[in-house]
Amino acid sequence: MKKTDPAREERELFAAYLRQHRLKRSEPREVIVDTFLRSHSHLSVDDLLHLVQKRRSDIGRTTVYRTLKLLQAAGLAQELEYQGHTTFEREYKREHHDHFICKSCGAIFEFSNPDIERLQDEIAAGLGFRIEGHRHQIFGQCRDCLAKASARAQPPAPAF
Amino acid sequence: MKKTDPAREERELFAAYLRQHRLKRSEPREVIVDTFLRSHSHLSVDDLLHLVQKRRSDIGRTTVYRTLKLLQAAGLAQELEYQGHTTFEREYKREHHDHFICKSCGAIFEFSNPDIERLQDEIAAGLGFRIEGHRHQIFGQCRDCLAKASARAQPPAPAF
DNA sequence: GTTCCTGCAAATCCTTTGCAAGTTC
DNA sequence: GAACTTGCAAAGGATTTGCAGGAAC
Repeated sequence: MKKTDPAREERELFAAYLRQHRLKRSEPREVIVDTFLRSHSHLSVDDLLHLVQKRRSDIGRTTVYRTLKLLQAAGLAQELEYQGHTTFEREYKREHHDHFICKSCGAIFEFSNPDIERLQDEIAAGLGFRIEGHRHQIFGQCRDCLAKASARAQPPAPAF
Repeated sequence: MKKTDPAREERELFAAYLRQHRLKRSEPREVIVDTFLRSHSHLSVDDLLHLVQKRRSDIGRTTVYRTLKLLQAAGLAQELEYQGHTTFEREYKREHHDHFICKSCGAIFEFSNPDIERLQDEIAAGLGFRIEGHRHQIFGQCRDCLAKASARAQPPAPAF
């Protein structure tokens, strides 16, 4: 027996978005949205296309692009760009977070910090600016890559 | 009589970078670098190309791209990307800062906040991550665009 | 003289668009 | 049946690359 589907609310929101805008549901859209919502990582368009095509090999790249736009418009997906590489992640009702990106392996870690958020708000208020979104990325070396690098620099003594 | 050139140190660093990498100085490079360093705003490749061509109309777009890459490699320029729009700004010895970007007029404001920086460092330390850079952008409406928008919503009474 | 630079045109990459055929409402 | 969607191929825009001629070392 299946547990309650964690992405159900999002699928319903997507359906509502379509209705509000007099757009139509369709099999390709449903497959793409479902695949996207099931994934828990940061997907490139290509990643998503490949996953989608495992289920329905006749769905084209164009439709993936178009559906991602809809997901963004519906507030369910968000674009993340770094060094010319673009990925998408789920957005809805996820606790707000920012990103660490490892320059070596490309891994993305999420973090969030309410103090930073509060400071942002204060600064914006001081400038008379109204915040509608933000993007906060830190790049560098992740723990694993640091460990690998130092292992290469000082290789362990051979085991004999 | 001329004041001391504020970009002199940067031009020297660029020259040093070229020497270290056995690259050659050239007139086009010098014009591009100088133009870039004199500018105090956020330039797109096109902006920079146009400025450069006012001085030497025979300098091509390709060389601007290539020289910007060198400036970045030398730590003197930094790329800033938002919604598919790419700009470059000076980087060296500028107090570290982040960006507010107005979604309406595209204006970019800079801000910096040591508390945010410190919090970042703490978070990174907790993850075992080494920070090599970061990007922090806040988007929304700037003071002027907010004012314009509310003026449109409630036009002032005609003056008679 | 060798190595590096330059501009041009061509190539590439990612994304969007025009369109004819197929779906959904 | 009208309106929306789809995939394909073509177009677009931004950036990079191959190359032959020119400049710097």
